[in-house]
Amino acid sequence: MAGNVGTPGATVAGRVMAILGAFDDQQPRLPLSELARRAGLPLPTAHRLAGELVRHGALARVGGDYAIGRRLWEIGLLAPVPSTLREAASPFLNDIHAATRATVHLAVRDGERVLYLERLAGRASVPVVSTVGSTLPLHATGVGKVLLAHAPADIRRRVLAALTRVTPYTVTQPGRLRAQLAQIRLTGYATTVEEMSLGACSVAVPVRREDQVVAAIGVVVPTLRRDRARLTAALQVAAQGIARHLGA
Amino acid sequence: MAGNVGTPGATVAGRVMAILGAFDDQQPRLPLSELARRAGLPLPTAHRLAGELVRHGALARVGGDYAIGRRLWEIGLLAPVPSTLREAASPFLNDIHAATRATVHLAVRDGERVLYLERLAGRASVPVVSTVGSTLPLHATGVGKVLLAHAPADIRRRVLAALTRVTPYTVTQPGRLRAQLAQIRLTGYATTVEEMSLGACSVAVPVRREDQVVAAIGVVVPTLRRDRARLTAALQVAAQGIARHLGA
DNA sequence: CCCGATTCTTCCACTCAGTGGAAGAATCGG
DNA sequence: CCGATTCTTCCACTGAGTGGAAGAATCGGG
Repeated sequence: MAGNVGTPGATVAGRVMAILGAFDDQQPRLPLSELARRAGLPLPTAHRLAGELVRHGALARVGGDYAIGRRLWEIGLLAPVPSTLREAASPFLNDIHAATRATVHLAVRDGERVLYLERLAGRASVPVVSTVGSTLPLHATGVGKVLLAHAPADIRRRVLAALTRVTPYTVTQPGRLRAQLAQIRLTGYATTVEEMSLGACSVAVPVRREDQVVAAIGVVVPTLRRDRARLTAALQVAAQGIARHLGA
Repeated sequence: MAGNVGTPGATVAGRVMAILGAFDDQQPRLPLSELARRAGLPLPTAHRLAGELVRHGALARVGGDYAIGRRLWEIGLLAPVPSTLREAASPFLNDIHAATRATVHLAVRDGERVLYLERLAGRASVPVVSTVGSTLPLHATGVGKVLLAHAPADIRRRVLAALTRVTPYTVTQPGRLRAQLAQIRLTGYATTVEEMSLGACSVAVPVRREDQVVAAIGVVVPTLRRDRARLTAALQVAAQGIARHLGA
């Protein structure tokens, strides 16, 4: 007389919530055994449900551990807590800053604007208009273009329909910007040349978490400096490091 | 020969994700029929599952509609998107600003600091140190105290263990601050008197969503003005309005 | 390199949690 | 007031879910 039976009265939805609720600020990633313990589920049950949630994108596998997956981030009302992102990014931004002496930015998309979360001022007196906490149009800055390139289609549509001119070099033709965005998605980095303020160029790359672009980092340099390749490489290394530290 | 049978091959976890995934930026709240349609589920099934998710706090009922519930917000890695909050708050902040002519703030907790999301400068020349995007200690400002009072226990513990002095009036005794926080939870508002900068007083109240404190709004006035009761009342009305607009 | 401890994964007999058509209740709008 | 629409409850039926046990992989010390 073997054969097991589901605990009477318990629902699958409840067990799913128990698993999602097992994660918190302190423990963004858990091994299966810990996950099962926290959720109060037998190990095989936790294993099967967690696997199913991974298949649905609600959880992600990180090495041997489980973490909150991108599917939950896609629900528009949820976003990475700023401090998590900032903490993960801080050392990498400092590295870039030390290596390039340029102005370094960490930014996220906030609706149809770029929101600057962090800013390390560079040596050179480049005219930079961004300040921490302020927002700028998505289409005229490096980090903005990166975020726009990976924004949902309807956001992109709305932004492209209202391109304001900031400098004579701002891209205001929807077709041209659309081509640039495609290029950005392809090459993995964005550049601007005096599109936001005269005398300043920028290079920016996305920070991904679970294949989802959650932020962008970029540098602003005087128009004269043109070591784009080196800057881009440094930024991409940093972006990967940040992603790793975000626990994904 | 009646009797229904669950669609073969489908899992409950998948249906749960279909329901959660039905919500997005544009549609933070949905009636049952729309929810069922988007999730691709028969109406009774959607009804039962949604009800279960509400019981588990993953969804919330807003009037007749369903919305993402607080349980998901409690998972430390998820937070309200800043723009949603800002958009919901904007008209109310303007009202308060017009009515009081004081400096008005919208802030959220970012780790162990207050992060200012919005700031409407007041008429009077009050010494206010906050700027949009900057962070300040939680224990020395009105909005900070509100957010601290409703922060998780471990955040509270850590902040209370490191109270730095800013002015001679800053509360730096953990016992005294703890008593103030209890009072704030009880009365629903916080006040400071020259604890962050000499010459400035503040009143602040929490903004709740689903019984969860997600932000705080407050005003800063010269120490002379003492119409606290009126300010508090105006703030509380605004906080409720914001919460309503957040779709909760 | 081997072997015991630990953690993860698969298997599967058994059954109760889940299903969804249909019918009834509530709500809306004219 | 009454028809249309949306929401909720009911319930006969069964396959999705369960979890102990056993096997596989991984780790760490000697």
